[in-house]
Amino acid sequence: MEDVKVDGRVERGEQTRRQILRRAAEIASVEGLEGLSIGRLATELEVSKSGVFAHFGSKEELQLSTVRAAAAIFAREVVEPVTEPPGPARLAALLDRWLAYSENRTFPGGCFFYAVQAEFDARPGRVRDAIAGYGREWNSYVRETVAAIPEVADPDQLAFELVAFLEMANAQSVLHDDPHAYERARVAVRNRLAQAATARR
Amino acid sequence: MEDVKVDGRVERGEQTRRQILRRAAEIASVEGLEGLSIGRLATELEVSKSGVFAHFGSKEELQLSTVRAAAAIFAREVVEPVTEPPGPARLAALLDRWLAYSENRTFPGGCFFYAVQAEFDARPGRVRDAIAGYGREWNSYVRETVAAIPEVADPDQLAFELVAFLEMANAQSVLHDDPHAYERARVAVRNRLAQAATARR
DNA sequence: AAGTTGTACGAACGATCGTACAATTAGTTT
DNA sequence: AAACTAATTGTACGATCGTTCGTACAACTT
Repeated sequence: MEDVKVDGRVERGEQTRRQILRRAAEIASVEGLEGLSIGRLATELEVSKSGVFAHFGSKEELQLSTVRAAAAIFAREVVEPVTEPPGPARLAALLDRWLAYSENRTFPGGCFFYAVQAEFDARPGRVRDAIAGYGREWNSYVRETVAAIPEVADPDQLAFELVAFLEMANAQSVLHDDPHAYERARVAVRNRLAQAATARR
Repeated sequence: MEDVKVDGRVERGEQTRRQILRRAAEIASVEGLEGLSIGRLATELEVSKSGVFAHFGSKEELQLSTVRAAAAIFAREVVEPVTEPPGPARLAALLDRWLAYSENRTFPGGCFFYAVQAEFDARPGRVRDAIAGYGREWNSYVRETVAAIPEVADPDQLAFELVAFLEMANAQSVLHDDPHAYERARVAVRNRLAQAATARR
């Protein structure tokens, strides 16, 4: 009905591009966006190095595209599944989805953004800006979800603490193979939300 | 009194080595332990590449030595200054020292271990093992400091949450140049410790 | 049918990486 | 002064990095 034009060549190109970016995001979550090399990517995907390169024109553009692709996966895996109406249940579901996203190793190296954030946080450039942008987006999404709960006095503060628990769980789990890390984060979240519910201060 | 033997050559060598490792830790906190290259290190320190290399024999050994050197700086800057006797005051001082260590940019890229932990957490090898070892050491040090406070029911859980606040502050500050991050962590710590003091559950 | 477009390829580029080894310099010991 | 030792240097290596270029071929347009 809506297939206005389907150029087989472009179609095929976009598919390879998707495959490249999928794999690039996986590699980057383990080796980082610098450790991600075009040659290795080509070898693993069994395509030519120049074939990979041609899709992006520069390594920086490959890195930026990889970040965007990872953000799309994150949105699909964490944000979109949460359908609860605004309120405590929605917040709990969002945090749960995040922990599941990390625990299930949607990316083999744990949370993609935790990895690349620590890698680029002190290096100026477009890649850092893109990562920081998505970070801000995520932070404010959590904050607004928190703010929809009337009992909460300081949404910024609570969002800060909740996200801290999530990232700590990811870090502990990946570095120390600690299976208890996620449970610890869930306890921390539950406890903190209970505290927030009994409106104080 | 105790200068049994002072070989001027060895003395000089150790000094160069210290200079190399100091700079290496600075670079690694920004660019990572992989981004740290022997050639660049040599150029910045105005010594020969082979001169740097000779001190370590391999890049992996340079990375390991850098991690050890950073751990020594961390100990001197965070752990040793805390002289309070076991109890709430000691814990508060320790957390304060950590936040100051990060905020003052003892390493230009923020907390050294935050940076390299995220870089190596998913990559097996001796470097990861060393980083994980220091991470465990720090965690259990915090846990024991927490455990010295009788009101605390679950020291592991509390230590998890407190360290999460610290790392979150570091991450937010470095990536987003957010000056409020540390204050937010201090509020979180204060609030959480107050909650723990009123022995519950 | 011929002509145009887009993807993918192979080969080669200069630069930089980590590493090896022999030569050199400076300080210690005899 | 000679012999020795440890830190440092210069030169060179193979590998890999990102990048450029010309080409091959399939798919679309006319």
